[in-house]
Formats: sequence, C-alpha cells, structure tokens
Amino acid sequence: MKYIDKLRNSGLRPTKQRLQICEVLFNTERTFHFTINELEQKIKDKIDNKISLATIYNTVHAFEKKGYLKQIPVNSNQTYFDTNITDHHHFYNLKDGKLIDLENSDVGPINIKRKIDGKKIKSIEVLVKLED
Amino acid sequence: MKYIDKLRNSGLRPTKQRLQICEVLFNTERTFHFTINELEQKIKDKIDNKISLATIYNTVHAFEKKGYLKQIPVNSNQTYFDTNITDHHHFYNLKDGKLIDLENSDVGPINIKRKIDGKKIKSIEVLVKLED
DNA sequence: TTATAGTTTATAATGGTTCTAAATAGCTGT
DNA sequence: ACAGCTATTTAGAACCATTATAAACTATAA
Ligand SMILES: [Mn+2]
Ligand SMILES: [Mn+2]
Ligand SMILES: [Zn+2]
Ligand SMILES: [Zn+2]
Repeated sequence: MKYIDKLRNSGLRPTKQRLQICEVLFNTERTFHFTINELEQKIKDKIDNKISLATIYNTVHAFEKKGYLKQIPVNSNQTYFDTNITDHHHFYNLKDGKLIDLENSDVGPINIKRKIDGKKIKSIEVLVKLED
Repeated sequence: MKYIDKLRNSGLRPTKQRLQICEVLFNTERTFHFTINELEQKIKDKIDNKISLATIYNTVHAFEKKGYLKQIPVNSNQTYFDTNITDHHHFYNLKDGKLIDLENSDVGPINIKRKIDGKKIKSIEVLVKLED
C-alpha cells in the first residue's frame, strides 16, 4: 500500500519484487549506504521468496534514475548507493569500506567559483577518507 | 637517468619498463588524468617495445603506493588516476568522463568539523559533477 | 660471475555488472 | 472476467576491468 503510489507515479509497475525491495530500502528508521551484495543479503534476511540478482540490479538502477537512490563516488570495485538522497557528504572508512554521513554543518557550504562553458553543476560531493 | 634515482630511492628497481612508464607519466608539461586503458594507449603511441598490461597495472599500483600517483574517486567502471599529487579537487564531465582540475582558490578551504574517534583524515576530495 | 630477490610476461582466474531471451505478471480496454 | 499488450522477472551467459599465477628474465650485490 505504502509504496504502490510512489511506484505508479514514477511509471514503474508495483510488482511484488519492487514492493519488497522498497520495504528493505525505505521502510527504515534511518537511511543507509549499501552495495548490491549487501542489499542482496539484506533482502534474503528480510523476505521469504527469492528475488533474482538481475532484478535487484534492475530495480536499484530504476530507483536511482527516478531519484530515490544516489550513487556515491568512492574507489572500490563495488558501487555504493545511498538511500539518503539529500545533498550531503561522507566520511569513507578505508579500513572497513563503510560510509558515514556528514551533516552539512560539519562541512560548511561549498561555493565553486569556476565555471565551465555550457556546463552546469549537477552535484557537489565531498569525500573524506579516514585511516587509523 | 632522470628517473633512476627516483625509483631507486623508493626501493623500486629502475627497469626499462618502469623508466619508460615514468617518461609517459611524468615527463610532461602538464599533469593529467588517466585510466589504465588510456595509459596503455599512450604507452603504445610513445614507445616501440611492448609493455604487458600486467606490468602497467603493477607499475601504476607501485607508483600509487609510493605517492607518485593518486586515485580519484568517481563512479565509473574504470579506475581514474592523476599525476597531479597535490591536494586538489575536480570537475567530472559526465558526458565524456573527463576530469578537470579545480584550483584550491576555486573551491576554498574545507574544514571538517566532525571527528571520528581513533580515525584521522587521510584526504578530502571534492567532486563536482557537470552536465549539459 | 653467481646467487638471490625483484620484475616482467602471457595467460588464466575472478568477480561485479550487464545482456539475453524466454517465462511471467501487471494493466488497459472490452 | 477476459484478451491482448507491454513491462518485468529470471537463470544463465557474456562482458570486461582487474588480479592472480607461475615461469622466464633481470637488476643488484657479494
Ligand atoms: Mn553502475
Ligand atoms: Mn583498484
Ligand atoms: Zn550518505
Ligand atoms: Zn587532478
């Protein structure tokens, strides 16, 4: 019920799989960061039926395109996604590969003075790498 | 001659291949950004003998570990490297996947107020994504 | 020189991601 | 409810950047 309209309004059919993935991604106290593998595991833990890996990829990319998920640029062999779609920045713990949200007040506003002809800024992302 | 000491001082034997890769990477007017594929092509263009792809990977990773190259975090299936090892930030042109250096004066100093227990900041990188 | 450890290389393996094409399921109009 | 249409799911194959392997080669120091 909760996510049917959200999906329909986005032109995505509210399939059983998508609704279940919505539960895992969005029906949470807090936003979180994940790789596809981690999401696959979370889905296995929370639901009984199986969702194929291809569907997980398809759904994550569909949600990203609709703006319900963001990709976070990090140097890793795996792609990191974020259910927090507000503009915000990250700590990246090199030891365990985990991301931590930074509040905007922890970073301060970033004002890019230089302009590139015919281009506009889509996003500004700060990545703060942490080591021991 | 130019790079022999640099390599020796880093504990890396100055092999023919490494010296040639040094020429391609560091004997330039300007610093530049590259993927391994792009570097492989550049090497093919500039030298006569063949250097195996494995050696290119090995050398780039060795140079990165020694601090002669930096990895730039972007969302791409390929890893981006930078011969500019100073602290600086980037525009990322989504259209063609090219990086452009930002001067620090174009961004201003970034002061991270939050601290994580037992961790220290290794780097702070700003990525500004550009679209049309 | 010779011994040794470091390096290069072709090639295979790995693994995250994307593709394929057939089966299934949601939707719209009747 | 049904038919027809299109979107979606799925298992499995393919893709491809990167890493591992192990044998041949090379820089270096004794
Ligand atoms: Mn991707
Ligand atoms: Mn890498
Ligand atoms: Zn986040
Ligand atoms: Zn740069």
